[in-house]
Amino acid sequence: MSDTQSELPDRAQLMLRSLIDHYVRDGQPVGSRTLARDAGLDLSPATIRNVMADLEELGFICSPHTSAGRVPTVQGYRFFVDTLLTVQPLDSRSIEKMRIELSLEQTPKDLVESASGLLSGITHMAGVVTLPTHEHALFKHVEFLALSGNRVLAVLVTGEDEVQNRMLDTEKHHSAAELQQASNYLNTMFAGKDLTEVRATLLHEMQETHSSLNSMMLMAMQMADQVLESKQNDDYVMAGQTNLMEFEELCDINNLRKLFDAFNQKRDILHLLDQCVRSDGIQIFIGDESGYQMLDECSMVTAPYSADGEVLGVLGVIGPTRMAYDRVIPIVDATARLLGAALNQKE
Amino acid sequence: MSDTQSELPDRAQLMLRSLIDHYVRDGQPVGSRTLARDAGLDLSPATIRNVMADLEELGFICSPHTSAGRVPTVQGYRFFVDTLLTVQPLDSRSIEKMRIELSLEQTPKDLVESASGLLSGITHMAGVVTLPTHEHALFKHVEFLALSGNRVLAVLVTGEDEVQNRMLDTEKHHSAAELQQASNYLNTMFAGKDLTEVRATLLHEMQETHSSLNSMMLMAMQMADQVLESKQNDDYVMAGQTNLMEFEELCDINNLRKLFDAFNQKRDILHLLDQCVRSDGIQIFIGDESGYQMLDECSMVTAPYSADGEVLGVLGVIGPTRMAYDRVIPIVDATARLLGAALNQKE
DNA sequence: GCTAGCACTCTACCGCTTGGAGTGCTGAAT
DNA sequence: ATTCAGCACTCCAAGCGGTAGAGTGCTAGC
Repeated sequence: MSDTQSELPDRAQLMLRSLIDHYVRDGQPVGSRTLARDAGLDLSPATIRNVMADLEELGFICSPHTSAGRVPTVQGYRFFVDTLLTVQPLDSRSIEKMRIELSLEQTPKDLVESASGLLSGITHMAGVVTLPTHEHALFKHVEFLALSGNRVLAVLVTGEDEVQNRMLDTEKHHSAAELQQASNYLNTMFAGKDLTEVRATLLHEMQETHSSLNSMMLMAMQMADQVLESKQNDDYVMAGQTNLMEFEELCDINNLRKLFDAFNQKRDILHLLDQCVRSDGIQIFIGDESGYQMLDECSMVTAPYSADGEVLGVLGVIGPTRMAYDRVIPIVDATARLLGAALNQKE
Repeated sequence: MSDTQSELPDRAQLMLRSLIDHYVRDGQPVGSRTLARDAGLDLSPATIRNVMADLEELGFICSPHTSAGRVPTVQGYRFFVDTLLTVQPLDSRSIEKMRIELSLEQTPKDLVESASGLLSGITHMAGVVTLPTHEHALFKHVEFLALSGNRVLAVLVTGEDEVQNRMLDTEKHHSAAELQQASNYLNTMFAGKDLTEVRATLLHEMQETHSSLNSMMLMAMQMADQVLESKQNDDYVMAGQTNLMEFEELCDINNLRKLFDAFNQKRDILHLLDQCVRSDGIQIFIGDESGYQMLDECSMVTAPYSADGEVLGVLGVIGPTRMAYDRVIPIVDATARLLGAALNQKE
């Protein structure tokens, strides 16, 4: 009342924060008595109750039944996360530990696995990391091998010694010599160039000088194009799924089934993660904000990770809505930075 | 009593079978009344009870508490499976359906995934299929590519156009020409040979003529050897894990967690599957027979699959101990045959 | 050897009570 | 105007007793 109508009084904010703290800690609805004792404000339970009634009217908290304490709603968490949260930065000891852990890994794939392991290990929830996109990797080398029939194996090596195999069905059979010639052409022409650039050039050339090129070169381009158009950011690594079974609020068998099905399917989770790659910085979905039913009881905290200024992927943590956001956010943030740095170093 | 002491009277056998039938169907302990009604024997519940007491003494059944019906024990299932079971062969319509489903897949990997999908789909339990070993594949082609530093990428193509990549750390840097020479040597020397044979020859040569070979050839061999020694049968594809959540007897959260952790870890499950690859034919682990705690409440029905007379891997079904073995066994058997046939065809 | 009958046991379920936790409201004190 | 003590009220969780039902083991008679 001392404030304008639109702003929540300090007292109420403090109480909301304290309530969420409590609820996150022990999962029980929080009553006025508890809050009066621990919120720091020197008020009687009765007064607390009045303020709680206000908070309830605003939709930030609710009680599961008449004579239970209060529980934060999704909007409550949202307000908390958006305006009340003070993240305590991770202590440098833990960060150093994580850095060392990551520094042991060699390939990007190993790094990603290690990172998701770290996320789940530290938070005791599920960690997820998308594989880094190759979009801005450098073209290094391509090799074509003749297989049986009209099939050709293309092996593409990119800047960081990432290797991709790809099976191609071509219209006619190509001899080893033809294929050698094709790869030579591509290798001399594009070595060291950016992959997207390579692809654009190829497409452009194919349209411009379509007829003037001999068929082998055309084929080489088609094959290279096929290699390049290949999936990116279409897979992730997950760790600690079973940690989620420890939370009673998720332990409903129906819920668990939907959740684990989604993890296996990957499609929906990927779609969600994809949204996070665009917005830079930490992104948080609380409860049904994600729009996916299987995550209704869950929250997800994500951050994109990048090396060399380019966003390569997203990582994050999936856990129950009742999650220590203030603890998880810096962990996710730090992991994203460290993974980015580690990927940078390996180049 | 009309039989020798060691043999179970027909009547008792019939009853055990009927009891298991019932219990598998509806998961409730079976009482003497039910059995009297449905076992086909024209006996009163009282008589049934006497026989049940015998069966209990033999350890084939037990009751969860004084006034509940009886439930089969592990030994009960074991006896049932070993001596009472009559599998009804799968009708040809379903088999044809499965064959068609499998015929759509191209690569061995896709086939294996499809097969595990079929297993889980038909049985409503979890299906598992190990990736086919390459042990007896034919050496077709090997290619070495120089990466940064002393690292070399080896690409091995085997008989069925299976491709394997392998990163090698060598002692010194090798030029593209050197590598080309090495691969040429190996390709002309071994093309079309059996991989194990290739490996044996290589090892032998390396010991015999160690010093007389120039270092490049030695390196070529080392690299080839590294490629060849690579893992085999060390991975599997699983489908329908979440189906297991539908069985109340597995739904204990602790149990589920152990189970899913094991599925993720893969190590223990692989070890178990490995035992099944040796014994030919259907293999069944009931309850704690597996020796792994997480499978105490589960059974596993497996069969090796083979093409061209060579065993390539194992597939199977994991479900609750209370499982319709007579239905599952022919399904696993048929799937193994079909997968073998499909792999054969793709060569 | 089979079975009807009986006493017994155990569980699952229902309704009841009780204690505790927490609420909302009111009226007095500051 | 706030704050707060007090009070009546609500609701859940847990415990308790009683009952119905299912199933057993045993015994005695056919």
